[in-house]
Amino acid sequence: MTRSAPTDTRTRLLDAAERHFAERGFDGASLRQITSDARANLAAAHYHFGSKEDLFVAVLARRIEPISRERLDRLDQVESDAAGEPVPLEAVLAAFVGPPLRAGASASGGRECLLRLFGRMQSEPEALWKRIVDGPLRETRKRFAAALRRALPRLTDEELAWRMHFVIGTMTGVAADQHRLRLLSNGRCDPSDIDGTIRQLVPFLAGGLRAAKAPSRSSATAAGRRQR
Amino acid sequence: MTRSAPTDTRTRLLDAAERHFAERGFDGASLRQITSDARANLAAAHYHFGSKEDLFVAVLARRIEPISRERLDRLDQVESDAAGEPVPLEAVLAAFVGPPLRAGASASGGRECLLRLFGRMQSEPEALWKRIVDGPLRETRKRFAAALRRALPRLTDEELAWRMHFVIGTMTGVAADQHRLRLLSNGRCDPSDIDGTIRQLVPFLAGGLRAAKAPSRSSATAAGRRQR
DNA sequence: GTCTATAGAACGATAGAC
DNA sequence: GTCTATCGTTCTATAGAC
Repeated sequence: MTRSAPTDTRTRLLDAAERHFAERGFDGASLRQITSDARANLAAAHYHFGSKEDLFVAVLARRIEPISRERLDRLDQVESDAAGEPVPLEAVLAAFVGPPLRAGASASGGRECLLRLFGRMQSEPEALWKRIVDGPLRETRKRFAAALRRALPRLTDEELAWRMHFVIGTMTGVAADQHRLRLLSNGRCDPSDIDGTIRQLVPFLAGGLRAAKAPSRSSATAAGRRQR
Repeated sequence: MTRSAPTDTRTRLLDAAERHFAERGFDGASLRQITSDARANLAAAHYHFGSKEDLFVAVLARRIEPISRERLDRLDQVESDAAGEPVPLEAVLAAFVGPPLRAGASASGGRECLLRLFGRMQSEPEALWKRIVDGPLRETRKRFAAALRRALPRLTDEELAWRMHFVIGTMTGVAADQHRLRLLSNGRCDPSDIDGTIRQLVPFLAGGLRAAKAPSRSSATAAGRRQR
């Protein structure tokens, strides 16, 4: 809150914790490494945050708040642009995936550090996960669920829930991974090219969301030749 | 390898390690909890596997080998069924995602334990990740990349690499998460219903893979109204 | 092949001086 | 607000008896 010349201890602790939690996860990171990296010590971390778990939540809350604001602002924009009814699905998706991907790529850690942390969240213990998802992410989740509901009127509620699950899974799965794309493309695609990621990701997600419905019966394995 | 009456120590250690690594990750799980859960002790784990890291790799290798065989068998089947040229994309995808999802759901831990472990892999330290992906998963990756290349002749190599990245990210992201689908559907969708997951996932992935190409220039954010 | 016992290091947390 | 020092616990790994 207060403005100190270069960076205050609290901020240095958050920055260092972000790097270590991203690289090694909640259990893999240690307060000793974090505090020494922040040019501070164990006692400082406990003074400012109380516990390792509270530090973790603080790290995420600091990043998620501006991202949520940007996501909602862009959704407002998209919805008011389309004063007529049909809100373009691609624009909703870009408002959803763009802010976290961009923020993740440009944060303090330098490169793709925060992105890894976002990708890790879904594997962290349920206690941590719930504090984030039911807290800072709650409104964003509800607003975008409603927007997708309007953009995809033909899907049942169950189908839409499955597909939102897939959309979030794709985004976080992509955020979590730093090696796979390079491996799959023999080094020709660059995962740190965020604009490229968004330009490829949005049409993929839109295509998946708009896909023909799942067959209600066809043994699921021999789904066979349909469309195109 | 040897057949002992109920289960030998080595197998009990693998089973217990699978549960703990899935639930808490590599760093979060401890050999003490694992060995006591397996009715054994620290020394037994080191005798059979050498180190915690080797135990982790052994846990994954045990599961991945039969899954890889099943994936490749089903891909062979699909390709020979389609003696004519166009192999149905949905069938290739079902051969890719079905075996790990089914195996993950029916393994020792009872429920979705192994699935969580698969989902975690992409966040584990690179040293662990590489030992799996460059080892037991190598041939599977190459064979399916070739199959998708043939099924989607209109995509450039770069676009295909991006989209395979998204497909794997979606699958592992979905595997990693146990809470999100229930939250998004207010409890109406069941993530442990594997047939349902596959029936929903395959059309989503096919729709994404077949989507219109990404716009090469349009500010990426205002992708605007196109198609449908 | 399985055990007990323990070495040796790292962990989160806290007390108390400044 | 930041530090040093330390408590009490837990960790992986290993030595050596059986």
